[in-house]
Amino acid sequence: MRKNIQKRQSGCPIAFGLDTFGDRWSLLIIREIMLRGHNTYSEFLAAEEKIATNILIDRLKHLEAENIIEKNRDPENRRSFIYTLSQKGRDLAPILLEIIIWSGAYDKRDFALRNVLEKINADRKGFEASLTSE
Amino acid sequence: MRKNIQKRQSGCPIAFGLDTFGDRWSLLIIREIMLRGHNTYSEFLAAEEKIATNILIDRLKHLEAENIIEKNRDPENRRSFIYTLSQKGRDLAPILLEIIIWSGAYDKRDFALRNVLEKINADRKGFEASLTSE
DNA sequence: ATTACACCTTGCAAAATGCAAGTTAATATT
DNA sequence: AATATTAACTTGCATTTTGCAAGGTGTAAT
Repeated sequence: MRKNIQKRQSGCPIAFGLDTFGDRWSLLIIREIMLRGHNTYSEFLAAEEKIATNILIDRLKHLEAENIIEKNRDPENRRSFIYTLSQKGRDLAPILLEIIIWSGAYDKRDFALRNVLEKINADRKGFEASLTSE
Repeated sequence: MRKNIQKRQSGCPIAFGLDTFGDRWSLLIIREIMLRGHNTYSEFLAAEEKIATNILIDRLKHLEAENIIEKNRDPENRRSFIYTLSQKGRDLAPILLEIIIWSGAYDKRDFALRNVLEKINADRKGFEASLTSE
């Protein structure tokens, strides 16, 4: 496991954001929860990008330590844990949406979340509210 | 130099964005150009986060290869190069702004771009237009 | 010709990531 | 009550990326 991600402490908000979720995997985990309704370790593992188990648990612990996600036992399946977004995590929605919009403009391939892009374009505020509210 | 950043090819716009600018440094270089008006190798090197020279040149080449920035000789100082954002690069502005907004909410320290955050809050569309237009 | 500046390259050490296999804890099955 | 299965991890080691320090190249000023 990584010791402790190197923080830049430059006092810049872009650097702060990158230090918090700016690695190769964190935003993909957040996407799983926010846009695909996935919320267990096994579901994250099954994501098409094939994250390694040690990296996954490391990022889940990190995001939990940063209060972006919360971990609780699944009351309906006591050997499973449910990861959910905190308000701080849900507030990342506009960042994800802007990335989707940008990629929608510049990635000419078909892609899985095209429907999400269409929903954003049709009613950004409404779609965002559906992600951001409790 | 890195051989060639490993692309995920998952067909997801979040993954596409991360493959393009989702490393520890690319968005900071874009911040230098977009928000601080810096546009030379030396200016990027002088940024407070202290990027290493090999990483800097690697990212500049990568961002140029992705058509996010353009490199040209400075007509007024022929031993210098000027890096500017392409339209594709300028279109990253909303993503940077959302990161700034999010960090503004959750980073309780004082930070350098607080003034930018205030401008965004006062007139997001106007501020964004000032970054995004030619 | 010498110096300085701006941009880069190179070699090596340190850290992060990726891969494969093994472990633990809760529940289901025989 | 033993055995198997599922879900969530852990560990060891190879590969890749990053970080650091030093050196090299092209342009221009003195």
